Amino acid sequence: MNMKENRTWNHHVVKEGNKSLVMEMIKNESPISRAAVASQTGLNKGTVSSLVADLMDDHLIYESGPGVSSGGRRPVMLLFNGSAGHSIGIDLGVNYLLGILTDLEGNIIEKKELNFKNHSYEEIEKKLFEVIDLLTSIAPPSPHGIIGIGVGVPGIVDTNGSILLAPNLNWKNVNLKTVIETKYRLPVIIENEANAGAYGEKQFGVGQESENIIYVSAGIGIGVGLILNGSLYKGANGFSGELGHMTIQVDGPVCRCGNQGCWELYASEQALIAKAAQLNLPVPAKQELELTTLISLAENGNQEIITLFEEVGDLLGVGINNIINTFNPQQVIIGNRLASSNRWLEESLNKRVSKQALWFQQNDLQISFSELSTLSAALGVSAFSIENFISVRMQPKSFV
Amino acid sequence: MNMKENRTWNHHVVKEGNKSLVMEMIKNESPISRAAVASQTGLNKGTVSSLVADLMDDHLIYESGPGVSSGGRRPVMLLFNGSAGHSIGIDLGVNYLLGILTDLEGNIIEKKELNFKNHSYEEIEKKLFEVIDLLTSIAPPSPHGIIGIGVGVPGIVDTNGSILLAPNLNWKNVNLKTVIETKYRLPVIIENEANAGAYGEKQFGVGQESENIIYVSAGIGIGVGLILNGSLYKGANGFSGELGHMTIQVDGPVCRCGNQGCWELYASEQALIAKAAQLNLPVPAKQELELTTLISLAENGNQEIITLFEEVGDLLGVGINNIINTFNPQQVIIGNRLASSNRWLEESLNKRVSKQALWFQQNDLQISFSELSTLSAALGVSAFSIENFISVRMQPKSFV
DNA sequence: TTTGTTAGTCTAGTGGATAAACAAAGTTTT
DNA sequence: AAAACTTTGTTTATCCACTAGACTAACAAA
Repeated sequence: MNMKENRTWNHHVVKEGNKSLVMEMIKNESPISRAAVASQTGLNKGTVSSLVADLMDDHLIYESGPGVSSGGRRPVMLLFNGSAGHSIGIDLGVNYLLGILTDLEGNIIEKKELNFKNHSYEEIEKKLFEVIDLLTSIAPPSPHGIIGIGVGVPGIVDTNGSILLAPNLNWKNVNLKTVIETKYRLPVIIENEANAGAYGEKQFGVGQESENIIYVSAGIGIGVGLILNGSLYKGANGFSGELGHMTIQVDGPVCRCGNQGCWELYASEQALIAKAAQLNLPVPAKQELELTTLISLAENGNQEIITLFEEVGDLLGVGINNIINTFNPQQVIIGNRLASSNRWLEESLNKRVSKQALWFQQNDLQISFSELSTLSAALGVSAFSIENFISVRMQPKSFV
Repeated sequence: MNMKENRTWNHHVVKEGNKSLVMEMIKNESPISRAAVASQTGLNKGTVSSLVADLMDDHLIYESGPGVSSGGRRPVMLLFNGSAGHSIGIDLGVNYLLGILTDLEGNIIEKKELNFKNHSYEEIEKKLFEVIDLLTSIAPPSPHGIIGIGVGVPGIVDTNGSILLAPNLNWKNVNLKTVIETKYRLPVIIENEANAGAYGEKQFGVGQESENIIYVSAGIGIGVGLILNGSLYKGANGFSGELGHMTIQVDGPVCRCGNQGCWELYASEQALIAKAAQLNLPVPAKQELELTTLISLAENGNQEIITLFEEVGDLLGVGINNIINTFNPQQVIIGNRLASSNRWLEESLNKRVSKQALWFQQNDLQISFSELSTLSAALGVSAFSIENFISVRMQPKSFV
């Protein structure tokens, strides 16, 4: 909520804001007493008591036993009720589908993964429904049930949640949001995979402490999710973060996007495989060259391949330098499939950055590889639903 | 104001928010009646009346005569009182100092410009004080007097307003904010010149309709100011927008920043002059090669120079493509000294963008050259002070 | 005139925050 | 063990800003 919105300010807004404040405090600092919430937020004790009662009515929090006294009456500790509902998050990849069921704290209750190749939209939709049905049926009973479904997709999603373009899936103008909403009658969020990953890292991963995070999703291509001032930046139409197509070599080779010298031609899985294809590798003739193949070769100490990884790490660094100069972030997180090769990428990447990024940008700057690995996007979309669910619950009842 | 801030919500906040809303409405839609403000904001008529009374007490608005009736009682029209106070904005360049005195609507009352070369900090400080003294003495009497002083500088400014580094001025760690505040006892804002320019364009220039604006300040070097979701994005420490040092050619020449192939080596005034120096130009031997020289040559139809400008326009386009892919902005504005050469830059720039930027990014995208020309930075810092002044005035009296 | 419409003020009522008193349940001191 | 002190959490009275709607003012059209 922002003062520049043309929304009027009244008692409802005040209550909504304070309820959020209390909720946030309990979620982050739990277990915590009413008195501590009051003193830390600056709210009056009575106000906190009343808001806490509301939240308990709504099953979003609960009282655990008494805590330890600090010289007076023992406090009643409050905890966030992560099991008040569950959320479904789906990472729809180019050749896989990963679905998770999480509680409201992002704990994964169930995980279901499928692989496929060159499927039509209809086939993928069918698989998607199957996974959603499965996860729904597994969800433990809870006061709010399934609170929403989120899907991360490898493509361009506009601000209405419509998939404008997913080149690697061969999709155009697919309104998946409406399809799922109609079938399941639940709030649905469709989001670009990089944006989802960024949010996942911010909520549950290595980015929890930072307000300005750039998440580099390095897979077949490169997509980037931007967390600026604590919230996701999507641009005027939702198309921000297409940094895979940032020029890093003006006279470089032509990309399928029409541009020349795009970053992802140099520093993605695609780039790695293209380079490897030109080597004379000890790979069974008919086997397709894949990232996993290269990784196992590198693990076996194949120096040629290791050098290849290092080159890619260096060129990842070039783009990350540009990102640093652009955003002055606290944190850059490299995620998606290439993140698993961090041990060969990290050194050359860091060397490039420390050598060439502007010195003042390097203070307080953290460059990390994702630890959620392949789960960040699914966790991210799940988190969007959770965030949305909770924010609706903060409104006074007459509004809901 | 943001819900995530740990500020509690109470009556004061509500009033502050609604007062802002009413103020904004009157500023933007003036002349406007109380009734119209009420219906457009959704606030109750009584509330509007009371807030308007507050604003009038504070001289921020005033009643003009009655407006035209629409079939009933004639409305009393309200107007923003631009003359309630004045603001000083200074654009401190590498070899010039431009000071303006504006009213609260950004109308320029007085303008004072000085040129110098290779001055020491002390000399510049002296000139700065002279200009401030002059502008202060000229300011017409008003209820609030001079409401603040803003200075735009060609360098890195941290979030405290301290100038960390201004390479072309040869400054390091200069706390100009404290210096001016101590001398004048007024609110002082120090801001990077590109950020200031961006804000100037947003408030008074071609960017007034957009919420996501990227302002490219192309002078000796290139700096970029980012307006995202309606407000200036400064990054974790205030160092965002250093896009002049974005790599656009991995194996390009080494920049003084240590990096290779920086954008500003290809598409700035510096680049233009360096290229021109290699030509055999009809310029008096001892005369230094400057942008103005090149412009007059181009004006006289020197084809070599015109081609040079076109090349620079093309390379500006390369970086702007990267910007578009990164931010998905509604508007990209090219400002500062190179903006005045738009007639030779524009065509090649637009050609590069329309040919190579992703197609979906090009809908609703506007690329413009600044019309405020050299004034945008000074107007921008002036606007920062005004914004700040007004936002303080929105708070209930006990808070001020 | 009369009737209807719009502008702006005034009054009563409402929701939610605050301050301060109070009750409950401890610990510490004597 | 009694008394005194601390801390937690609830309750009550008060305050503040918004809303609804009555009311007054000022105009146009019939």
